Amino acid sequence: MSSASAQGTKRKNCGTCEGCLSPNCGMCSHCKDMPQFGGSYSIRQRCKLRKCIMASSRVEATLKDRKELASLARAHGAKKASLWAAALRAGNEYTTAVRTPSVRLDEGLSEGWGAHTSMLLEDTPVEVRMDEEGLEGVFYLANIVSAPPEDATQVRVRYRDLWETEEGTERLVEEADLTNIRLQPPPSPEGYIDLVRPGDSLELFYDEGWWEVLVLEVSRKPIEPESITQAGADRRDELQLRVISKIYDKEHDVGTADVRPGVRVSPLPPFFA
DNA sequence: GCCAACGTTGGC
DNA sequence: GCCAACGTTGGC
Ligand SMILES: [Zn+2]
Ligand SMILES: [Zn+2]
Repeated sequence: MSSASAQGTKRKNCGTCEGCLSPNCGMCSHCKDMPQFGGSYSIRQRCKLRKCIMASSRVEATLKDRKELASLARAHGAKKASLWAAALRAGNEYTTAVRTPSVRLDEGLSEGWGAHTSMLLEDTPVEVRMDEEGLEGVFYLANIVSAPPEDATQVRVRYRDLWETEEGTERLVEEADLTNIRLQPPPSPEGYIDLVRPGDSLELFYDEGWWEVLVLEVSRKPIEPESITQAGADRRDELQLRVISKIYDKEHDVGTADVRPGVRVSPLPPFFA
């Protein structure tokens, strides 16, 4: 004689809540335990998605289960756990949306230095490559102060993020070799980040400059629904990258906002050259 | 009798 | 404190 029967409590399912109206999801631990999903039937519990919220003896836990399943579904691109479950049963695989931009991520794609000298006008946004010891390979954003004469080897630049003084009221202006100047690259192609794999090279904006880094690890985590913004509404997960500087052996954990792919530069067409 | 799944518990 | 495991039962 169990105490369960002594208490005589077995609440009835309401029949109308989200749980009651859901099918077996087939992916929760309770479903996986069921013989129809190949389980050994040792847990013997109702599907976590199907649990009736009215009959639940532990509402908190039931809600948490639902939330976890919903979040899992979203991470796979489905709007709701039940839709994901339905798709899975139908044999369709929901996967994270994959875009296929025509981008190749090659080793060492920081090109174009000194390539577009004839296009430098007053105020043109450029990047300046450092050649001093310890900063080799770092690029800082700058603007051309005045267009260089035709036979010039140097040009005067005003850095965007470097300052004359500690207070940071006046931007640093200096002469830079034209061979260390390039036009600022175009915006990163949409979706390139989904192609990034460990071993790829990227550029990291850090300490006011761009640094070449090597990708060590790529991890994905689902975005909680409350933090999905309108702008990024099609994105259900976000990437976290572990990268290492090619110059220093320093590792960084970064989001995707601070990185960009390297740039391959084509020669100028004859008209500009 | 059969099946779904409830409440309890022991082991972690 | 949680949860896998299980004996057991309500509904059919
Ligand atoms: Zn389930
Ligand atoms: Zn219900």
